[in-house]
Amino acid sequence: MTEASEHDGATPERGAAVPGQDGHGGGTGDAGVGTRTRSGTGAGAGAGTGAGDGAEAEAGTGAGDAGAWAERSGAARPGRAAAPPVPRVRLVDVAREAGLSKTTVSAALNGTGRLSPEVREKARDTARRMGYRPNATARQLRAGRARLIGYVVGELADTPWTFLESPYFARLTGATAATALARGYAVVLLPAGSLQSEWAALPLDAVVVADPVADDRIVEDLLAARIPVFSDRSVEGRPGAHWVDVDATAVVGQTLDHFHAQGARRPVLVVPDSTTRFHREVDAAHRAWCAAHGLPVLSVRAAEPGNGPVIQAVETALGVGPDRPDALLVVAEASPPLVLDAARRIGYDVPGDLLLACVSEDETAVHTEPPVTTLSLRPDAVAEAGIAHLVAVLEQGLRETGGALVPVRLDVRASSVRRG
Amino acid sequence: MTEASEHDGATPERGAAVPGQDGHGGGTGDAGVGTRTRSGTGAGAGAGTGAGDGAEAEAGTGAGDAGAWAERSGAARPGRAAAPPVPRVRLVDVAREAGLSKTTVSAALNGTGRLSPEVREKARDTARRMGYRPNATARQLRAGRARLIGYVVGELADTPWTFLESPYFARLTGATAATALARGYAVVLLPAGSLQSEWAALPLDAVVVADPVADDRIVEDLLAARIPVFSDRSVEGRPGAHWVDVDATAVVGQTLDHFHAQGARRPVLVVPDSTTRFHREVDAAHRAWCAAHGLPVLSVRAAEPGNGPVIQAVETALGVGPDRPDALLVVAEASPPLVLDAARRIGYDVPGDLLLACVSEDETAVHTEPPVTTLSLRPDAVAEAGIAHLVAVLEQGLRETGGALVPVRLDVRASSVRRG
DNA sequence: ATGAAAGCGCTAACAT
DNA sequence: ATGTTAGCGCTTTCAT
Repeated sequence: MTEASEHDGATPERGAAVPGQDGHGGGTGDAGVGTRTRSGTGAGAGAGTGAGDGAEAEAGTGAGDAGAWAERSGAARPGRAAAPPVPRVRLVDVAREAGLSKTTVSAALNGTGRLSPEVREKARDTARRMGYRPNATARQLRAGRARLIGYVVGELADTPWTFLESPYFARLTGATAATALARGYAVVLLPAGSLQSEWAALPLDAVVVADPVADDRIVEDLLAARIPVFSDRSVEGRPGAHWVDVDATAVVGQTLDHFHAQGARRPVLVVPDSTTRFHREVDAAHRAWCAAHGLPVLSVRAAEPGNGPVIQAVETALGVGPDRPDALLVVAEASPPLVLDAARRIGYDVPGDLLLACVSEDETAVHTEPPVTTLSLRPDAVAEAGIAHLVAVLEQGLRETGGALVPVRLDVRASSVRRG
Repeated sequence: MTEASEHDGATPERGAAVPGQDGHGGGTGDAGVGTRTRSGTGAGAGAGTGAGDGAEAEAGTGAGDAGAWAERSGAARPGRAAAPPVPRVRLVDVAREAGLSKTTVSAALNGTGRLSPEVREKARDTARRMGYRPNATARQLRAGRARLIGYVVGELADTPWTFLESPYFARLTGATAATALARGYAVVLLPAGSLQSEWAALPLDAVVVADPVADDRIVEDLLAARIPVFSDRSVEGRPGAHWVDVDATAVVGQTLDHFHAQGARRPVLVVPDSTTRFHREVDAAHRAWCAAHGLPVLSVRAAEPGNGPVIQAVETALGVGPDRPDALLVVAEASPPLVLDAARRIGYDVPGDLLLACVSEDETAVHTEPPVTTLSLRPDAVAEAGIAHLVAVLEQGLRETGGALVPVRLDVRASSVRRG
C-alpha cells in the first residue's frame, strides 16, 4: 500500500485537511473543496501539493505563527456547528505537501540524520505552515516510555486531596513537578491512597509516593505492577523502590537542643497520631532525647494533622499539670499564628514563659508578632534529590536502592529566643 | 512474519520472560535459561509454552495476586545488578501462552466480543498469572486520545509553583484532579505561565487555565495548537475556549451589603494589583457599589497576592486619614489570623469598631477568636462545572462555548457581626 | 466463536 | 542525501 492510497476508504475526509486548500482561495467555496476531495483521491493529493507551493510565499510573512493555518482553517468554517472536527495534520501530510518522505521530514524536524540545508528548511517550513504538531502518544509508543510520573501521598487517605492544602505537601508537590519538568517528565496528580484502578490506565514511568502510611497498599501495588517507586525511607530494601527522606531524628534533636540552650527544662511535643515513618521516628527520637537529657517525656498526640485537632492538642499540652511546660515543639502542619494565639489565650507570654517552634513550611510564621521559629523539612531539597535519583534510575538504569537523607533547617526567630 | 518469529533478532531476551520458566525450576540455573533462549528461537518459544502449562496449577492458589509472577521473577535474579530490565508481558505473550490469538485475549480482557466462557476464563487467568498489564500508550494511540488534561494557572507566573500554596488554588487544583479522575481523566500539573515547550510533548486532550492574566500567551498558544481550553470568563467568545467562572460582582455585593446592614458606612477594600479578570471585576464592582450607595470609594491595592504585601496593604487601609474605616474586605489570599492580628496591632477591636471579612478558602478562619467571616469562591463547584463541561466537549463533541457562573458563598462569622 | 490482518502516527534500521 | 520498510502494542473490522 502506497502512502498516497492511505487516505482511501478509511479516512476519506483527510484530503480536505491539506492546508494549501484553505489558504488558496479563501472564500472560493468551502463546500466545493470538501466535495472535490471526497470524490477523487489522486486529485485531492495533487491539488494539495499545488496549493501548498502557492501558499508558501504567503506564509513567509509570519515566521513564528505555527497556528496560522489552523486559525485560517477554523475561520473558514464559521457557522458549521455540527461539522466533524478537523483531523490533525500528520507527519505524512507534511511529507506529501513538501514532496518528501516521512523519514526526511522526521529527521528535519528532529535535527537528526544528514540532510541538505535546503531540504531541512523546506520540511520545517512546510510543517510550520501546516501547523504540524507531532503526536505525542505515537512518539511515546515508539520511545517505549511516556516521561510521565505519578505523584501520590500516603497520608490523609480519607480526604484524598486535602494534602495540597498543607504547606509542606503543597511545596513538595510543586517542587516535584518543577524538578521533574526540568528533566522532561510531567507529573500527574493522584489522590491520597490511590487504588490500582486510578492509575492503571496511565503510562506511568514511575510513581513518587510521599509519606506512605504503615498499612497502605500503594507501594506494594506499584511494585507488583513493576512500576519503580520513589518514596521515603520506609521502603528501604524493597526491590524496585528507592528513597529520599528527611532526618527525623535531627528535627527533634536540633530543636530540643536549641530549647535546652535557651534554658528550657520542660519542653513538650505535639505530634499527630500518624503511621508515617516520619512521625513514628519523631516520637522515638523525642523519647531518646528526653532520656539522654534526664528530662520528662512530655508529649501530646493530635488526633489528626488538621489545624483544629492540632490546636486542641496544643491546648492540652499547655494546660498539663501544675508544672507547666516552658517550651513547645509542634511537629504538625498547624498554622503558626493560630498556635501562637492559642498559647496566649491560655495565658502564656511567648517567648517570655514559653519558647515556641513549629515544624512548618508556612510562611505566615515570619509575619506574626513575635515571628515564630520554624523547622523546615526542605521539601524542595527532598523533591530535587528524589527526582535526580528517579532520573538516574530511569535513564541510566541505576539499580541500587540506596537513598539519601536531606538535612532539615532550623530558622530561629523571636518566638524561641529568651529575652535579655 | 509469524507471531512466533517476532521474538527473533529484535528482542532475543523475550523468551526468558515467559513466567513459567522462573516459576519452574527455582534454582535450576538462571544463567542456563538465558543462554538457552538466546541461542535457539524455536526452542525458546516451545520451552516457554511448556513451562507455562506446568506453572498453571501452581498459580491457581492465589486468585487476586496479579503481581505474583512479577515478584517471583524479580526474586529469582537477586545478585544481578547489571541485568537488563525484564521486558514487559505483552498481549501477544499472553495469547501465545494461552494458545489463543491476540484478538481473543483482547476481547476476553475487555469484555467485548462473543467468546465462550471457558475461553474467556482461560485468557483472563493466563493474563493474571503472567502479570499482564496493558500498555497504556498503545491503547491511547489506538483510541486517538490520552485522557490527559493539563492544568495551569495564569497568576504568579514569576513564581510558577507557589500557586499551590494558596488555599484557593490548592483547593481548585485538588478538586479539578478529583473530578477529572472520576471521569477518567488524569491531570498533569504545569507551572504558572507555561511555555509551549513545557506541554508540547504531552498528549493533552485539553488544558484547564485557571485565572489567566491579561498579557499571558498561554491561551493563545493552546488554541493555536488546537487544544481545547477551559478557563474563566475572560476567554469568552474565543473559538475552542470554554469557561466557568465565579460571580465577582456578587462577591463585592454580598459582602458590602452585609457590612452595610450591620451599620458600616466606611468599608474599605484591599485587593491585589492583578490583571486577572476576577480582580479587575472586583474593582469595578466595588466602584459601582459605592456609587450606588453614595459612599466613598475606599480601596488599597496590594502589590502582590502574598501574605506580606497584603498585610502591608491592610495596615495602609486601616490607617488612612482621620476618618478610620469601619469595615474591611480583603479580596486576596491572606491568612485570616494574620489579618486579624494586623487590625488589632493598629488598635482596632474586631468586630467592635471594625467588621472584617476575607475572600478566602483558608480554614484557619474558623479557629481564630473571633472567627473570621469568609467568602468562598467555591473552587470545588468551579472545578466540577468546568470538568463537566470539558467532558461534554471532549466526549459529546459539544461545540458551544457558553459557560457557567458559579455562585459564591458568604460564611458570616463573628468578625463581621456587630455585637449587642 | 475465533483468528488474521490492518493500522493508530511515529522513528530508526536499512537500503539505495 | 533521501526513501522504503518494519515495527512500538493495542483494538477492530472482516473473514472463516
